[in-house]
Amino acid sequence: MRSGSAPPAISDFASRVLDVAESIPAGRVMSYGDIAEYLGECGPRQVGRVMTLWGGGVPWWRVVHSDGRLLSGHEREALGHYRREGTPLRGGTNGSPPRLDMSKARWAGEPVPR
DNA sequence: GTGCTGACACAGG
DNA sequence: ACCTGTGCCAGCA
Repeated sequence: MRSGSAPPAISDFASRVLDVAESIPAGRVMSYGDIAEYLGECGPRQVGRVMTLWGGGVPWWRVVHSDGRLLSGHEREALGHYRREGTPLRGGTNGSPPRLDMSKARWAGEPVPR
């Protein structure tokens, strides 16, 4: 449980979001909307807010935008983790900013197909 | 109770 | 590739 390292009071909803974030296997990512839809209790913004408050207790770098873009203000940190985890990255073919290959990295919240 | 803000998503230019 | 506007839900002054 994430109890113990909680700045403000964690809501029951936040616990579910964090639980899902921790459930994401290495090399995989989930978008804010995917988590919101997975829970079916809120919108993507609330997921982002939870990550802002308690994201430090979960693999926040595995939570990205639906476009496969990295987190705002933590791109460099996330890149380091992706390379370490082996997450499918896209880009590098030019001077464009690196992004995630959602076609492969996107995870539905179930055991990895393979 | 009202209005603004926010680690977002989607559509259009 | 980029920016803008709108919709979404929850927290806060």
